[in-house]
Amino acid sequence: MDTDKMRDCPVMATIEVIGGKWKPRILWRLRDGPATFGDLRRYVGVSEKVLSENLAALQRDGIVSRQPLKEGDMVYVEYGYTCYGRSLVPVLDAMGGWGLGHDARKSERSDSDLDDIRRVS
Amino acid sequence: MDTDKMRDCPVMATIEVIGGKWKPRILWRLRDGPATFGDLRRYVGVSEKVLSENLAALQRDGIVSRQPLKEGDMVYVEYGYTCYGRSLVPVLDAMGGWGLGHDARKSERSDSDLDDIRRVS
DNA sequence: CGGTATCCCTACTGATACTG
DNA sequence: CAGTATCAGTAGGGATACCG
Repeated sequence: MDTDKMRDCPVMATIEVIGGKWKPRILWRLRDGPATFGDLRRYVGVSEKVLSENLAALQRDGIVSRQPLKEGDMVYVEYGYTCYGRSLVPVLDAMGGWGLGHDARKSERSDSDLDDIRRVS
Repeated sequence: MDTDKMRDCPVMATIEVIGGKWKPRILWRLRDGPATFGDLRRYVGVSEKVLSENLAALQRDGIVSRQPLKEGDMVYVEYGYTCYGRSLVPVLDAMGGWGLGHDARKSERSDSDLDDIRRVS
């Protein structure tokens, strides 16, 4: 799975925690406050299995906490950032900020991409 | 590939550019200055094919530039950040900084500073 | 509601070999 | 040196069904 070469890249360490296909969306949603399993499922749009796996990984890394709650006879489970997990929010903000700019740039670029198309002599 | 749900998460947009198994290491190496294909191959420790694919993706996104160079009869190709790509460096720094702290935290036995639990109704 | 268990399947990885 | 071509193996995602 991991080559030892990957070990000494701190960016990689972060990506292993917050990266992948679904964790970014989970964490992004959680920035707005705690959410139940069902909330996350609907928001993220992924199967229960995969959501469950991702949440388990985030718990293992100490990023999110899991908290069963009772309201009358209903039982919910709320997920939210741990104190430690909140240290990730500025990083997510930096990444999100760059991502927004990147998307904007991609939109502009479409009209003037003729330079590559030139034929070889 | 992409659910449309993933589209509106700016963190995801960034991860699609710099994420994956090898791009973080490539970009990390390039922070120290340009490198040839062979440099990167040795440093990253991945097959030519995969390295090639990753560099192609980074070029498509405008992050790295490719520049063939002649020195006598030898021909090198140097890769380095584009001007735009350099806008990514602060983001990488943020991620790298957090990753370092995370690794340190994992090393320590952190029984003492658990932050969640309790407060259940 | 909040999950686990199972099975399938594709997309990506990576070794090797070859070209320019 | 700097790549491309080919091909096999596999990890991970998705659908579905089922349990507390």
